[in-house]
Amino acid sequence: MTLRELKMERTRDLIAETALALFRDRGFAATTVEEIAAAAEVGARTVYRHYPTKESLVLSSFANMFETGLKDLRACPEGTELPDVLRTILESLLRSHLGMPERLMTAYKVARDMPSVLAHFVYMLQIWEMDLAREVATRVGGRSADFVAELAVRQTGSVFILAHRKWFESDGQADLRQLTLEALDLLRSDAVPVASRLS
Amino acid sequence: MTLRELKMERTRDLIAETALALFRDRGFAATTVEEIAAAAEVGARTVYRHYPTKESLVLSSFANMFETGLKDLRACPEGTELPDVLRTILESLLRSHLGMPERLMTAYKVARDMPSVLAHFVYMLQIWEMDLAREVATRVGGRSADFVAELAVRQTGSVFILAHRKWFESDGQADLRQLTLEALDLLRSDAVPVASRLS
DNA sequence: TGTCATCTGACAGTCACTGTCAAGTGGCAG
DNA sequence: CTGCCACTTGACAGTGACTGTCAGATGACA
Repeated sequence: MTLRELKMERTRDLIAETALALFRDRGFAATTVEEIAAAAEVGARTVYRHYPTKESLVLSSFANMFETGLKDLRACPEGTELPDVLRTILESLLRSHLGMPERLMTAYKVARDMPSVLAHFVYMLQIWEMDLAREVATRVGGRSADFVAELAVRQTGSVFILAHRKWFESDGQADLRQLTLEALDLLRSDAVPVASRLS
Repeated sequence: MTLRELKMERTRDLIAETALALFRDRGFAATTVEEIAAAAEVGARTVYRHYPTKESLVLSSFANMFETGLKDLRACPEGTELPDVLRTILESLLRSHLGMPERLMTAYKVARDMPSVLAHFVYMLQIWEMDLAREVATRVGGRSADFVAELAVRQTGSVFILAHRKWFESDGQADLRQLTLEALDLLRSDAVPVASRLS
């Protein structure tokens, strides 16, 4: 990595971190991009060069987690059983999560109070699930492989989302792995009803 | 309904319809709110009085569908079996869908090309699923009722979303009911794998 | 050390969105 | 029928997110 790239990366990180701190202290809406730029000691235009929107300043905290999940999935050896492939996703997320819980917590809190941020977060999740499903589909044989893959990935995503929501509600005190296990076990145990066939 | 309310409702509808037509013809980004206001022969301020954001001009087309789904769910008699409750949701959506397929198709097309609109649509969906889950949870006994309810509703939502996506990809030619059935049958048939237990 | 590619900051401009207020219009009591 | 009240509307002004452009700065590399 060249010196130029290093500096850019550092500036990029500084901007997001500064923004997150300001959002936490003053609120998302009450913080202008110019204030962020001033606090990070860069020009306002530079903020937009690194982040397309104000929302993405919050969302970048999650991007890594999702990218890693996708990468870990791709690293699964070819013959791996599907349930193990799906488990890989959950474990990757849990691992990423242990990396930076405070920053994640702050990002969650900002997102919670700002529908536009939350909306883009959910959208990110959706895109991510579609990427995962495309990957998983190549490992499913037979017809309707795409349906099967998407349903499986969305189930896995649900486990992740529900566990995270509870974890967040506990203000980060609960054990995320435990919550994930609980949701997963329910799903594996037929406790969850499926809609009856349409008439 | 008084005359005043009638006029307001009519203005409201006219604005959304005008906006959707302009979005379809010129694109979402290339259409300004002032142009919409001019085309609908109202003041720009009036547009914002009825719709909080430009995006919501598109999303209002979906709002009815979701509201009806929730209402139909609440109308389920108390003793109804859970699988039948979930089926009610799917059938309600299918019914709403038969109501206005062209307008829905236009709205979908606009949303597809505009991430910010799509993001808010997915967000709407998320909120709707949470509302449904809260309702369903009251019909589930035992511990972890909330987890079970959310997982069940999200599964049902997945069926709806996947069927809709395929329907949309067929440019509205495919039979939505048939696609919904297909996704539902897959889910009911254990063809969809669940993640293995975490280590 | 000079040259080039790239990054940066300043400036100007567009447009989504909001608060405010006077004017218009329906609802309703007298 | 009429006048008063409540509510809806449109005009105006202002904020702030976001974009195109361009000259200047700075690292990469010969």
